[in-house]
Amino acid sequence: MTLKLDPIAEARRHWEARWPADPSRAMAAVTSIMRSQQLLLARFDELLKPFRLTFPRYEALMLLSFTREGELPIGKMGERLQVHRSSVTNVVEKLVAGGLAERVPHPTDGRATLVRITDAGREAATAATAVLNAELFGLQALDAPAQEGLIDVLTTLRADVGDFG
Amino acid sequence: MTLKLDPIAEARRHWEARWPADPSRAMAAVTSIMRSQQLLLARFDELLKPFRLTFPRYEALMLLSFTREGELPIGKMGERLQVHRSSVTNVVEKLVAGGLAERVPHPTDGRATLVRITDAGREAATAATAVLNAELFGLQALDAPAQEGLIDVLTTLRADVGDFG
DNA sequence: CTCATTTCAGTTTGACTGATATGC
DNA sequence: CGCATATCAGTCGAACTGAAATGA
Repeated sequence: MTLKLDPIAEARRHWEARWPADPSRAMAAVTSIMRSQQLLLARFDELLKPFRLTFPRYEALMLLSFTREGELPIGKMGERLQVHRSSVTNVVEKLVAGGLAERVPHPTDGRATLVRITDAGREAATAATAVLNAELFGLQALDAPAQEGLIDVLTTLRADVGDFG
Repeated sequence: MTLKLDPIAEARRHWEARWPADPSRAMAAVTSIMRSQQLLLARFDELLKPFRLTFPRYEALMLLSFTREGELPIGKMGERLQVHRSSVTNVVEKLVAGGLAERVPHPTDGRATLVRITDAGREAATAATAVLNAELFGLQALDAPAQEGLIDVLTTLRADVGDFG
């Protein structure tokens, strides 16, 4: 019965009372992003739990599934996923433990390890994607133009912060 | 010299090659949010480091600074910050260790602990906000309408996922 | 030899659960 | 008594750093 107020709108009111115009808007935008991420992540982890996956593991698995041969060296995965190599080592260990991927020696470079998705990994990737898909990845409330607009705005943001370009 | 490609646009191309229309858009929107959050958080932590603050600690500190008396019980902070009480206990411990806040007994409720911002805490909050402000909280690239649009879209998203309402 | 690749050990941070002490 | 509040101990996941091993 108690309609919860939007905590971000509430916080924005506090900011406005305390600091002049601009910062409150930027702060509201930032906390909106932070909070949305948190909510999506929680939802995803819940949906992925039956597959023994977390979102980072799901991302790694999808990355592998997209490659021609279903395999990539650790370093390449780190680049694509934008995390440190040792973090990839860690994530891969979990995938391997779950039978979703395997380590195979690089055929020509003895230093490198290739991570290869297994059949079970492909099945899990497909099934998990179907589940996430059924909720449109948590974005049911947004129509296509809204989603595209969101992508555009965040692309501008990311470019500016130095994500690419 | 190597103009980096946008990793999210790249991933979207992979998705489109592999799955029909819709999921790639939603997936791109989701990963845009995830990645933006990650970038903003990294930037903030960097800017806040001189103050011995992290973003969660900064949020807690600002929350205290907004209250009339500069104090709140732990449970209330958890509600506002939307995290578990024991997480608040933890964050508060860091603030207290840095002299930015202090625990004081609740005057009438012997169970409750009030967390009160100190003078040093207020100074840190003001100084840190000035620094974040100088970068418009990392949103320099977005003009006011873009920021408002972003807030709106994410408000719709959050409402749908159950953040409030 | 230098450089690249990965792993390993250890740290940090944030958030959680569940149990407990305390007081309303 | 039941309920609320906070802390504590322990866990987990993700990411990092820096050192070591191995090979190009």
